[in-house]
Amino acid sequence: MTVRTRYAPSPTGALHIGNVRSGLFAYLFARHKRGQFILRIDDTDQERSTQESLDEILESLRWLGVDWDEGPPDRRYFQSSRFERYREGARQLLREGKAYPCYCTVAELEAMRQAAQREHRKPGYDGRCRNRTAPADLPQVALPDKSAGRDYTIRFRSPRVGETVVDDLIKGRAVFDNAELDDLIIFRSDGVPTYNFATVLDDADFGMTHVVRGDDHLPNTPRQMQIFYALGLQPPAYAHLPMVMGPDGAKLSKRHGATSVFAYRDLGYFPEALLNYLVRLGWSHGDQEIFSRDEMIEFFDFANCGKSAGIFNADKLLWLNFHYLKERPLERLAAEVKPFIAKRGWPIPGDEAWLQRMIATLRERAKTLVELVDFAHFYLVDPITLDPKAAAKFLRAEIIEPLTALTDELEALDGEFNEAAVQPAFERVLAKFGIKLGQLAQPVRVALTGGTVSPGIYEVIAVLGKARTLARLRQAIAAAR
RNA sequence: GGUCCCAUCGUCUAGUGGUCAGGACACCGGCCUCUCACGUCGGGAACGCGGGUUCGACUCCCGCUGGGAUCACCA
Repeated sequence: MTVRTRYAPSPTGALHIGNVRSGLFAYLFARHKRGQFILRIDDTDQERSTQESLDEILESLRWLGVDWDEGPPDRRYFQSSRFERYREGARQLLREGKAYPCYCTVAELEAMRQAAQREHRKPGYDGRCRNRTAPADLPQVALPDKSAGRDYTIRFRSPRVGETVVDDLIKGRAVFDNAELDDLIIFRSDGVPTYNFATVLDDADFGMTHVVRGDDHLPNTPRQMQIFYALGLQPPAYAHLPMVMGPDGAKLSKRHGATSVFAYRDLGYFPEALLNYLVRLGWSHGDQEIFSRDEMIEFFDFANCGKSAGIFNADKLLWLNFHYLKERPLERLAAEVKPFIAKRGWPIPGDEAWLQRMIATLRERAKTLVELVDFAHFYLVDPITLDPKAAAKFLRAEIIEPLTALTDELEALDGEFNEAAVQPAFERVLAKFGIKLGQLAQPVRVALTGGTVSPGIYEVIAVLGKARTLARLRQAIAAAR
């Protein structure tokens, strides 16, 4: 049987990295098995679903390169277009006496919960409407519709005895006592189906063979399985992935800072790095740390998934990003860096070759595209501003003469203005004044970059070019006076 | 509180009865060096506790402790 997995985000906010990791694992499993990966949009909650969130989810997945075989823009993969199907499913259950109307109000339900809590009983629904409607009348019960005065909900009649066994591909066997499962609402009084019900119908209709999701859904699983059984359907196989936690050990959420895919994209991270980080959080292949997409697909297996929650480690993600930054072709980097330069409001160099040379000097000093661009400030913008502390320390009166001599030497250079030509000029000045390279390089560095940290001084000079180098040296000499 | 899940360095993890418990990130130190990085070499750092099973437990079983998830007319 062809494996079919799905990722079913709800368009009620940004695409969160803990959440997208579940999607990634579902994707990898499907690809590994040469099956199909389906993207479905769980938008039954019309109140909270937005077009912006949907757009962000779709664009995030495309950016990550997680492609789907079926899904948007096909409307059939939106729950909002399947309401008639859910109604049909609910009618079937009603007809067969496996669901019933519940007339309890929200206030009553709340009181019920509080009383249960007070008396240390389980807080679930007590089933008081279970037998309120005569079995013979159940098939005639109309679905809720507030505006038509049918202000009640439909509940699933969950079995009270026996147990439900979840043979999870990652967690192993989990047994739930059916007595613990209360009768959950499958249709709200506003006529909208609830998640647990819609999901079951979708997973069944779309032929899902494996449901891969976060283990926060594990408690839902026996309920969903019972709905499958009631509908006369076979539940899929389940694989519940451990959660991703924040540094404080609680489920990762917005309050942990940058958590959306877009946030990392905008911070200058590469999709390869994010994917690589996410896949190694909860899954392993021996000691291997770096995985290409093809390798992830080739090696992925639930057997190598861990069972325990993992804490999101921003440092390791940064290290991975650095790894991909170092090995990225300069040509590609040059293209990718431009939007970040634009975002800073700095001019984008027109000379592609020059841009690449510039990046080459910076790439081992930055871990993200944002860092790289910030570091490139002195290359991109004229005039530079000298850091006062650096200038006070290195642009002192005694360096004026050597700096002037260097300026003259550099100005006298003909031909290629490159590292090989610049170095001898430095050496002549060093010899003339009897000073060490460090004593000259730092003042020059401050003069050319405004600060004390930069790529090798010869590289900087070569990339800056003769005119800008001389201008900045003269400006610095003037400042030293 | 009920139910369910989980438990190897600070973090991610390898390990499937016999290993000096391995790797990675981070951290510390040496080397390289014009600064900062990169690179490189080296270092500290873990099997939560208690019972079993076994000739032998990080590995298997039970209990405890600890952490997490979930208990909506959200998904």
